[in-house]
Amino acid sequence: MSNLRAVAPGPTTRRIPEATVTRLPVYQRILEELLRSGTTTVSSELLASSARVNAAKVRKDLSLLGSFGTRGAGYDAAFLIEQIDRQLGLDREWPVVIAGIGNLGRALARSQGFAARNFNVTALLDTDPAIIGERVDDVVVRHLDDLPYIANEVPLAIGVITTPASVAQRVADLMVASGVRSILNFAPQVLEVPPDVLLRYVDLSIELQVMSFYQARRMGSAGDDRMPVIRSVGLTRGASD
Amino acid sequence: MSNLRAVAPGPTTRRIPEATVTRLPVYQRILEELLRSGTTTVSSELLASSARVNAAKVRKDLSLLGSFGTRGAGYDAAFLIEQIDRQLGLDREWPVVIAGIGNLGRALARSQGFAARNFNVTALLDTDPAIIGERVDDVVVRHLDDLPYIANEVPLAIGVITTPASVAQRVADLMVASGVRSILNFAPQVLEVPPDVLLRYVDLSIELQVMSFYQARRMGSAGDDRMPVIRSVGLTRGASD
DNA sequence: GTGTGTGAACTTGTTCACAGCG
DNA sequence: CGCTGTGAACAAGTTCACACAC
Repeated sequence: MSNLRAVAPGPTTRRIPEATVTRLPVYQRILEELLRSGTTTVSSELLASSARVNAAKVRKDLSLLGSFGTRGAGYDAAFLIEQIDRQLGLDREWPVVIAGIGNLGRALARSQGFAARNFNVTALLDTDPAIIGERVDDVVVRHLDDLPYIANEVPLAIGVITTPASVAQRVADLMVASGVRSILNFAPQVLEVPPDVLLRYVDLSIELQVMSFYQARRMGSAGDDRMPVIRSVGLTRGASD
Repeated sequence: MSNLRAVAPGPTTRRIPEATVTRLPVYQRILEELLRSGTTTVSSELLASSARVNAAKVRKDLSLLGSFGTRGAGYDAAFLIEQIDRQLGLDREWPVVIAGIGNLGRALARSQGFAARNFNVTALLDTDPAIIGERVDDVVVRHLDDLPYIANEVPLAIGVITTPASVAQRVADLMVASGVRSILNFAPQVLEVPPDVLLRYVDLSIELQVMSFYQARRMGSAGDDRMPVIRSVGLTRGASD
């Protein structure tokens, strides 16, 4: 409270709240589906019901981009898509490197809709000699240790880790050393990276745990068959590749 | 203050805030890693630095489970894991069905650490005759249309959709009709389900978009600001809005 | 001393309700 | 009219700071 918060948010860049940022891509997707079905104009009400949120929230979110709606009519879908793209920084290319070309890494590398959003899968890495050299959608799999050299040619922005947990930290270290500033980690492994590196976990197990909580809560009061099965801690911590 | 906190991890349903729920599995994972490395007691400070959050937040979160820490010492890791398991509803079995046995579905079905958390992959579904009948880790792939019959035998709790976008809605409808109350959707498709069904999207493209935003913002203003770390991936939540 | 547990202050996010524009 | 945009009220979540238990 003694601290004065000196710097005013500049009039130049609007500050988009974090919560809004996570919703923008969702609106994006809905808008694209609407466009494909021939709809060109959309109301906050419709967007809201598709996104399963409150209509006021949609309007607040979109108003942060600027006043792009038309009162009485709604928003122009195509125009909105452009604006969101710009805000999310999707009007430039983002070179992506994927480490760990197992089932999951392969699925992601092949996944369409990456290129559609300016994410270029530029490098695929593994350590298995049987996999190195293989082509996945025109990108050749190279050895993990080549990362520094690759990073020298292309400034890699985002790293995706789909390796077994046991090597995930080493991969993360290499990525950080090669200039990667954002890491998406699919390995079931807690990673340590410098504080200025953006780190996100995508962990299906965590997703399921959160879901089970809500479902348990919903069933909660009715049936009180609480099983006292307390599992011990010898977990298989397997590499879901 | 005068409030004596007696024993009572009461049958009274403690209401755990949503934000806390999403962090509990993260603590869980860290605790398990600590245990394996031989640590039995952990401070909120250490947990916090691994989870990249504030120590006060860790203490608040954990205190919601009950007063399980020891002042001056910290928390007992093994005991804490048990408590979190119980709170998350992981002390019972959760039958999971996966629809769409392509690269991703296969990777998920094989993923260890599901069973480790009481998530049983009970059914695998597809529509491709070439895939039906195949075994993936001892579970036979069956036809999508068999879902109602399977659900009759086992009350499926969680459905995972890893199909192409074009059939995702149909799969979701079938799952809902078969009693599935939580759906995890990997297909790049906006789904409509009844409001009481918990729906979460896991969408790498959305993840990357959010990352690109923060990275773009960082590059934009050469400044101080701390980067928010976003951990879990849920985008939309059903029920209780 | 050390580190938890927690009221209280503060920040962020959500919803309401309505003015105002097309 | 209908629907956006937004201040103001409200709710949720976070951080601080310190009493207190070990």
